[in-house]
Amino acid sequence: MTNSMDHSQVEDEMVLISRFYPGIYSQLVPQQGEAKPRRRKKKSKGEGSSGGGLLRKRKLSEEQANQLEMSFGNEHKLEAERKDKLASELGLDPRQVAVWFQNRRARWRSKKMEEEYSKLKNEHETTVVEKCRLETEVLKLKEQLSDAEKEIQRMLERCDGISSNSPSSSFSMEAMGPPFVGEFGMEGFENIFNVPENNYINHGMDWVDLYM
DNA sequence: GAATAGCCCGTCTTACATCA
DNA sequence: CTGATGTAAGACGGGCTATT
Repeated sequence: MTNSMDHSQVEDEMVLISRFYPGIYSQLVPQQGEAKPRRRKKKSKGEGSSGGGLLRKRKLSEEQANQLEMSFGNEHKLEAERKDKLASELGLDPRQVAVWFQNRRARWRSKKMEEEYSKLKNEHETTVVEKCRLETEVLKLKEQLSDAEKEIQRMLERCDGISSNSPSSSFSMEAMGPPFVGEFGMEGFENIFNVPENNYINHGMDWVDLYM
């Protein structure tokens, strides 16, 4: 990025530009403290009809940029009437205003996309963590269920042994109280064991099947 | 169907800031 | 101080669509 043009070259160019683009000449005249315009290089894939390869770019003043920003804030779309009004108010070429709005819309959309992506990414991460937590919980519950089943099996075997050896035994499931609640860390599941009394034994331990 | 205008997208170019 | 590099912003060309 070197600027090899000297003052006189720049002035020659201004004259050229003023001839071809009288409407924007004022935009190209360097103002105090502002960088001088430079020649726009030729594009590799053919020249357009409007540019002619000459520079037409100049940084907008703070005031111009602010006004355009305000206008964009009110409405992203630019009707022809508003474009001309803004252009004359700001001393810009209507084409410049149109281009500014096009670029501003493009960059706004791009920013929106970035924000949306970031939001979705966060949501995804939260969901993955929650999925992990739930899977861990499922594993834990499966383990508890397996332990409970083993315990039931042990008790059934013990029951069988007692009843066959001593039919008149005083052993009764009722004596055990509510079945296993708390013993396997199943707090919170008390209600599912809230089976009508005598249902466990009187119906041949059918209650067990209810929860298998 | 041709001409025109406006928009979007991709790209080029420039201005400016930062860093080694 | 200087050159390299990155980034934001102004500008353009071409394709597409709606309107006249």
